Amino acid sequence: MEKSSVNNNQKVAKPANHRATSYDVARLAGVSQSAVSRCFKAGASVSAKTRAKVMKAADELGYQPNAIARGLITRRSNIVAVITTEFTNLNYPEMMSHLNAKLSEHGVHILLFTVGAASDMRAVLDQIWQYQVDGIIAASQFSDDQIAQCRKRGIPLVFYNRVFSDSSISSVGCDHFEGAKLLVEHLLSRGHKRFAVYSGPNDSAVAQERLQGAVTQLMQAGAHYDVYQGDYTYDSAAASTVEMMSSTRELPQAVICANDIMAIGCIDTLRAKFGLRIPEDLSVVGFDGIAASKWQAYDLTTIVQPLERMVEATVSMLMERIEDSSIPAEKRQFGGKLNIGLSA
Amino acid sequence: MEKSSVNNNQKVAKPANHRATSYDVARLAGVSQSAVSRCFKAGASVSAKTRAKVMKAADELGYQPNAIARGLITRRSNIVAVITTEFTNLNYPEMMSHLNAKLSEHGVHILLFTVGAASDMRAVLDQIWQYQVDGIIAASQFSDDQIAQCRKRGIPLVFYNRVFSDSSISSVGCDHFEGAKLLVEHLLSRGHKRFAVYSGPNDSAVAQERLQGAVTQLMQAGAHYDVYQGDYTYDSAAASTVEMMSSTRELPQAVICANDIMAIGCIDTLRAKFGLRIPEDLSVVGFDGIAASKWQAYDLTTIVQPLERMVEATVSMLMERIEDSSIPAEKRQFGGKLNIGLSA
DNA sequence: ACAATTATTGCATTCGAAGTCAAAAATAAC
DNA sequence: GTTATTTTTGACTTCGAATGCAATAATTGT
Repeated sequence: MEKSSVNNNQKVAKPANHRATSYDVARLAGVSQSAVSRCFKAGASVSAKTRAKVMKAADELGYQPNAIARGLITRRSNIVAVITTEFTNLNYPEMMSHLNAKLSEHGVHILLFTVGAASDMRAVLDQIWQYQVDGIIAASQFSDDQIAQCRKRGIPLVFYNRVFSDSSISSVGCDHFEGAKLLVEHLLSRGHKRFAVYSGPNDSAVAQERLQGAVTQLMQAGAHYDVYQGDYTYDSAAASTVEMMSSTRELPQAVICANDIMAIGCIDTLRAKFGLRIPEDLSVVGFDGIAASKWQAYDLTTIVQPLERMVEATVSMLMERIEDSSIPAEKRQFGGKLNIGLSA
Repeated sequence: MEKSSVNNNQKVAKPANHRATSYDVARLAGVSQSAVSRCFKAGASVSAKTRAKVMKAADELGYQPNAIARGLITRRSNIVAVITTEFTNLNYPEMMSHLNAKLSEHGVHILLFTVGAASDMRAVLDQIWQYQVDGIIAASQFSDDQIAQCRKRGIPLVFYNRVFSDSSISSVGCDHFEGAKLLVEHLLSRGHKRFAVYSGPNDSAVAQERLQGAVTQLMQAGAHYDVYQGDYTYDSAAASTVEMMSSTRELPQAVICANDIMAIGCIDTLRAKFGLRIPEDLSVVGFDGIAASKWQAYDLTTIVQPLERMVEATVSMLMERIEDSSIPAEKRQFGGKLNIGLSA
């Protein structure tokens, strides 16, 4: 049985930094490729002797199974897409760190996407489809159509800190409405009667919930309030503060900001531009509980979001749905903790 | 020509949410799989007619090429690993956003890893090998051994804001030494004679460079200074400040902090605990140019790192080395911009 | 119209690990 | 020692896209 000739011999010289494959390990260990594969799979049937030989060879060659090839056959990439926006208020590094830690426990990795303009979203999703991610964690807005696409493709999707009325969408969040009410209650208990509310962006459902919570409680108490439109930024709060102070209306006794950054912008401006003291002249409250909220210059009264719990819930919800796609949608909402600082 | 029977017909029912493959598209368009593949590759030879048919079919099926399968054959995953630490000073969201944007231009995606303890690093690298990343961007410390592993595997590695004496390692950074000197020069020009230096962690080469830069310039000017050991955190700066203020030594006229967060901690403590005014009673400078450094409460004099430029350099250096692995290592260092605020 | 080019196309193979299945080896049962 | 049972093992196929190569079609020149 004569073999042709060229190119057909077993021992082809490998290029210098060829990554070792399971075949290389198999050859060195004197076993089949299947055996190598089984050694790297928990609970597979391999004898101790074989395992030892394989592990030794693998070690020698610095072999690590190729996750790409594995993903192709198992149809599991062990990758989830995480979509964030450029302007996230929350403690981004901490959140990512927790996310990573929790996902690692499931052997899952993060493919990170940051969307700026809404137009990017389409491109980002196209990329996500290509990478066969097992699931998506979104801390960004989705259109109905985009959510439908995920469903059609059978890719589990969990929103982080986004609010949807549609109950067929899974999400983890903080009770912004209730949190805002808590803040207002606290301010009312201090005897304040006139308020200013610095709202977040109109297109943010979270911001709207916070606004509604505050307004609901204020109206119920029959308190007077003015709303200033903002967009979560320091500068927008600074601008609102200037506007507020230069209006002819009677000064409010407390300012309710859509987030901590705005509260900080407000406090800075009140102090620097108008020489006011916080909380003697004016109380200011924020929302989120970012690291800076605890700095002595501010010591904000705010609602602290339970970051770690929320991340944990997000991950476990997503993983459950990856394991079993028939699990129905679920919304989990955590109560924020009212943290009373010196700002109100 | 009678076909056997079961299971052998061309049109097997696909499971409900089966992701369309190039074969599905080929069948629908009435062409070969190769043709479909070529339609998704720039510069491949396909007639306009075929392309139109294929695109129509692809659209209909919502087909996107499977990046996993592609990666297997092309040996390019178009994924780079980005390794960060939990405690990054810099504007994390902005940095990630820029990174993402720049890498996207090359069609490359980010697999994100966050390392906490140094022990994690081994596990992280193992994961990285498995995913056949095209390159690594590291904003974390590596041991010599780990760097060697990357080299052996032929995976380009670029450090972001890490300093190595070894010239065979590529890195992008800011000139911390020179930056610190600039800060000191500025303080000297204001007539200050006695200084305190709040250092960063001992195991951070960046912190050491900043310290050396400051000390070098201070010694050259024959100025008096005390060093307080810190670790980049607000709390460590607060503690150092208490220690400094309660010592029997003569008060310094300026405090040089290893980063902005520490400068903020220092200022807050000086004001709140000791009733001092900045800069009238004491000047304070930071380093980095984080968002909070511009807040009115602080308005720090600091060295602003050119984030976008640095990210751009990192990406282009990495991509060059991915395209051509023979390009030698390179170090790029950007000068930081001295931003004079009201804090000094 | 016919040969000589050039542009398209499809077939068959490849990438690396995992799973199926039947053969082989080890163990247990008698 | 022989048969029945369980455990290990390797040959072969699969996942989905890309590519070398040969076959085919379209274009050009004469």
